[in-house]
Order: sequence, then C-alpha cells, then structure tokens
Amino acid sequence: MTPAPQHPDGPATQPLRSDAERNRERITVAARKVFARDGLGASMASVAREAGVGIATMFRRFPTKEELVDAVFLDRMDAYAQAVAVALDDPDPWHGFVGYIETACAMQAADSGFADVLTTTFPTAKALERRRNEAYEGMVELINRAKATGRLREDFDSSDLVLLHMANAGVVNATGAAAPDAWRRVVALLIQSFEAPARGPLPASPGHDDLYKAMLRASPPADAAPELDAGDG
Amino acid sequence: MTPAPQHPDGPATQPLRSDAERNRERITVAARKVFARDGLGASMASVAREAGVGIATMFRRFPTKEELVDAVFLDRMDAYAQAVAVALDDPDPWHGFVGYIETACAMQAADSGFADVLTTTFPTAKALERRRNEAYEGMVELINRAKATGRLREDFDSSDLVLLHMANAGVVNATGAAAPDAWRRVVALLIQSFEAPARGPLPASPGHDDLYKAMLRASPPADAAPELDAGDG
DNA sequence: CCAAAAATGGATAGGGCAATCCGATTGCTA
DNA sequence: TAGCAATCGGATTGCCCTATCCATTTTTGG
Repeated sequence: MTPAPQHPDGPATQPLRSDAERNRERITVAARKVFARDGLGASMASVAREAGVGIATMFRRFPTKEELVDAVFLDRMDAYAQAVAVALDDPDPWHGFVGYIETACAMQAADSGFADVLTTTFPTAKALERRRNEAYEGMVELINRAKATGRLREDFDSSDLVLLHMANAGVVNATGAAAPDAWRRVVALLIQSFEAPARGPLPASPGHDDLYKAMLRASPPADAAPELDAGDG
Repeated sequence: MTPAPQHPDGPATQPLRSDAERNRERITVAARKVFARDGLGASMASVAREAGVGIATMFRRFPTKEELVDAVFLDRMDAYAQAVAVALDDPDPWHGFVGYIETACAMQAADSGFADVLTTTFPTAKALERRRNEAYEGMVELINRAKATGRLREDFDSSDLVLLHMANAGVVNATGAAAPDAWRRVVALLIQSFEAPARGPLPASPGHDDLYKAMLRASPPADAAPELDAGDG
C-alpha cells in the first residue's frame, strides 16, 4: 500500500516489491551498523552477511558502494546539516560555531563511517552531496557572522573546517574504543586556536579545488591502515 | 668480506650469504618506497614485486610485517630521535619544541608509512621501539623545559604529542598529493594553541595506558580507508 | 673445481572480496 | 487462484593476499 516512503530525495523510482523493500531495509540497517564500526572500508560482503541476505541481493539493490553510502548516511548528513542550522539560530555566532564543531566532531567519533564520509566526497551520491553543499553554505555564513563578532580569527577559512574533520578522523580512527574521548582534547585545542585574536600568521589554506581533489581520491592505491598481522584469532 | 654492516641493533646474527644480503637490501629499498607511498597497509606481496624478488624470499627474510617495518623505519626513527636531540640543544626550549613538531610532522607528511609508524606501536619491533622510547624521554624533558620558560601551556601533556601525530596523520592521509601542504596549517594552528597562556581548560588527556592500547590495536577489524570503487585504471 | 649448504622463486593451498549468472522462490495482479 | 515477472541467494569466476613447500640454482670453502 504505502508506496515505499523513500527518502525525499529518491527520484520517484517505482515502489519495490514488499520483500525487496524489506530486504533493502535490512541491508541499510546492517550497513549502518557495520560502517559505524568498521568505517567505509567495510566490504559489501560483510554488510550482506550482517544483513542476512545473499550477496546478489546486495548488489542488485546497491550496485556500487557509493549508492549504499548515499542511502545509509543521508540521515546522518541531515543531522549534520541540522547542526549547522542550529548554530545559525544561536544568537551568539561564536557560541554557535563552537557548538557546531563539537556536535559534528562528536558525530564523527560515534560513527567511523561518517567520519570517513565527512572527509570524502562521492560525486555519484547525489542526495548526500546536496546535503553537504547545503551545510557548507550555512557554514560559510556562520563563519562570516562569527568573524563579524570578532571572536573568530580573521584568517579562518571554510576549508579549515574540512581540515579539522580530517584531523579529527585521524584521532578517532587511531584511538577507537581504546581512548574514545581523546578527540575532545584535540578539538578543544583547535577551537582555542580558532579564537581571535590570532596568535600568529598561518601557512596558506590549501586551495578549495585541491581539497576537493583530496576528498575525491577516497583511496587511490591503498591508504588503508597498518593491518600488520593483526591475528584475528 | 665485510661481515654485513647490520644496524647497530641487529643481534649479531650470522652474516647472510652475499646474494641473500643483496636481496635483503633490495627488499628494504623497495619497502621504503612502497610504504612511503601507500602507508603500512601495503601488502608484503607488493613489496616483493617492487623488489623483484619471489614472495618466498620476502617471507624468509621478514616472516612478519613487523620485522620488515622494524628494518625499514629504523633510520627514520633515528632521524626522529635526532630531531628531539636537536630540539634539546636549542637554547630556547619553546623554539626547540616548535621546531621539533614541525620536523616530525614534515617527516610524517613525506612518508605515509612513517606517519603510520608514529601512531602505531609494534611490541615485537625491538629496535624501533627502543628508539621511540628514547625519543619519548627526550620529549618529556623538552616539554618540561618549555613549560619552565612559560611559553608552553601548563596543562600540556606528553600524550598531546601523540594526539598531534594522529591528527596530522589524518590530514596527511586524507589530502595526500592533492594538497601536500595542508598539514602545515593544521599543525600551525595546534602549535598556537599549545602556546601559553592557555585560552581555556581542556578535556582530560586520555590515559597513557589507553593511548598505548590505541597504538597497539594497529587495526583490529579493519580501520582501513574508504576504497569504494576507486578504479585503479 | 667440486660438493655441501644456503638461497631462490614458482607453485600452491587457503581465505576474502567484487561482481555476475541462473535455477528456485515469492509477490503481485488480473 | 493462476501465471508472470520480480526477486532471491547460492554458486561461480577472477583477482589479490598470506604463508608454506620443494625442485632448482647459486655461493662458498676446502
């Protein structure tokens, strides 16, 4: 009956058959769990296993990992965009700015997959990228307001937020469950350095184009992690 | 003739046959190149291919990746320890401290493998770990002196340097060749936040034990990187 | 120069992953 | 309810990785 709720961005595809819709749901639920735990590096096969569906079903529904990522992280990205909106509503732009950073970084810490999403871009994941861009525009406005109050250093650039997320992802991925709050300290340090007056000049920001390229390159050869012989026994 | 130079830490193993020694050298040279480019996640097989030796030769000489890492990064770790020594020689502890950070982070940026090494620990890589510990002791001294001059905030903890390296590794790995200098800006921001007077309190440092555990866990399930369908064409 | 010892590297076993194929099953609609 | 189309998921192909085995080649030393 219900013509498959479909996220507001779905291009009105015809509704799936009930069993297919059910499996789709099981897959996204499983993917959320697996990606949160293992990051976007998790295999499609592991998601299928977790979901209890056949591999073919996995690939039929989500031919590429981008599509799965798009479906899975859309709501996270909504929450992310929401954090920007909340920050913009704050009567004190600096307070809003700081709150936004803490919220976004906490989201990264809570979900390895999302941490990856924030430092990677997926041109084919339309809905996700639209949210990201909306959030980005809000951030630029937020930054301007915060600078206007004089609390945010003048040479702060919107690309610094991307760098912040990359740095935070590094801490989150390296510490994991062993030191789940370590990121808070690093983020707090960075926030203090964002505060005006600047204590000194900074090296130039990377060009936005370069940063985009960096985010595009998801992982060319194998950025991966050590692995070593981490015996899984 | 020359009884195999062997790094000063080698436990006086009997000298290898000349061809074996030659291959060992080819392997370490190849590994340096491959690890620098791909990080420690690179496979043993890829190193063997780059070295032009059989896989068996690879495993005979270096039964585990730890041993290879130990052999390959010992000189980098020496340089790292050297950076600490240089910093300790600086008449201005704060200046030395800043210089050390910039040098160490530049080393991370120049070598993905070393970036991983600095945020990972390999209990079985004896020589490497010894250097790390030596460097660590020097750093503690350096930190104390820098605090004594009043230029380094009082609540700075030696574990913050580990966090700094984790954050830097995140930026370096995410940006790669696309924005090769982006890390400088992040590091500069962090250095400014290290400078006294502190602009505010910080969340507690992760316990050193937890941080050690974090560094140990190299990559339990699969911290890996996105990968997605990055066509390697 | 020759034989023993050491070393080599291709072959191979065993496992994981991406992606496709196809017979069996299930949901939908007339 | 009957039949068709959509869906399912195991099997399979192809690739890469770790690790070991063993017949062949190379070095060394008398």
